[in-house]
Amino acid sequence: MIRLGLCCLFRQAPIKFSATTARSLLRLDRDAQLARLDRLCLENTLALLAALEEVKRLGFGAFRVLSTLFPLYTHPDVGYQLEQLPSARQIFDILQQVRIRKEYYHLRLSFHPDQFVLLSSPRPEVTASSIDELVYQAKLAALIGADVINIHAGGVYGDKQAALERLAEQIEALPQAIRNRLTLENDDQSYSVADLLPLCDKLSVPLVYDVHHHRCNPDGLSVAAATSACLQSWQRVGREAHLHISSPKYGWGEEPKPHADFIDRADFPDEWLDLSATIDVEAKAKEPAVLRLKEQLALPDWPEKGANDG
DNA sequence: GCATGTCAAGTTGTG
DNA sequence: CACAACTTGACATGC
Repeated sequence: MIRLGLCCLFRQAPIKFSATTARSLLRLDRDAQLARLDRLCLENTLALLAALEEVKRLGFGAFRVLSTLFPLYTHPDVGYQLEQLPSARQIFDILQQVRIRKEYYHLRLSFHPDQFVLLSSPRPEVTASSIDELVYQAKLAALIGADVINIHAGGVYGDKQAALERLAEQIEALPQAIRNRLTLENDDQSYSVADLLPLCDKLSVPLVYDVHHHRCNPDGLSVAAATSACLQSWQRVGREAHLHISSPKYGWGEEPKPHADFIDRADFPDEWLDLSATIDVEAKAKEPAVLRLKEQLALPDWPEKGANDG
């Protein structure tokens, strides 16, 4: 059975995640900074709990948590630890409720660190800040029971093999909490499925297969072959596979990379119809897009009847 | 209220 | 050289 996943935000439900800027925080003294961050973190944690309810209500099976749930957490000047916040106890309580709901509804939670998280960079300061960010996301993932932290391989820096070797070294040295959640996704310009497979095989890193990126950045593998490689990489670690679907905003012409509001049914691979896997729907229209795809594929509400037993 | 400029971070390709 | 693209526009400010 396929479970569809919503990514990060809601367009219809009144569920909002709030942010702030470092610049505005820097005009405040530390106590005032922490007070404002406290309010944002508390609101966002409550919004995450509401998000799970809505995801379940809509019959979806997965939710991608936005990286900025705790705004500016790893920022060099205004960063903080949850324990420093006045409402820390309440925030941890709510996070635990998120985990309990997630288990009760059989939902799957994931993270997708943004483009600044690069383990292949030759610049040590880039790698160091990336690992800081991964430590933060892994801590949060452990608290709410998210099993996936999915990143791209990053830049090429003029030598793809050398970059892949740096990536492999960094992955091997990661703390367990990150290592056992880390996944690699093929991207739309540099690293294809074929590029990533040797590393995924060698280090038992699951491959998140993005078919839109694959179509933008082909590698000679068919969709069927890439799907099969993805499934195998997850089977090896005994976990449910994870894939991404999106459609091009302007069609498959000159500019296929930007994402459309909805998924074109024709872009959904036939090879995926019988999968038991999580498929994140990367569509600007958010819930309506996931709902439309769910209807077009005639998928039942998640969890399927019987999945809740035990 | 609403329009507009700005926002922590890296890398790549395009116009 | 500026800017968009990337999993996601939203915040802060000034009128």
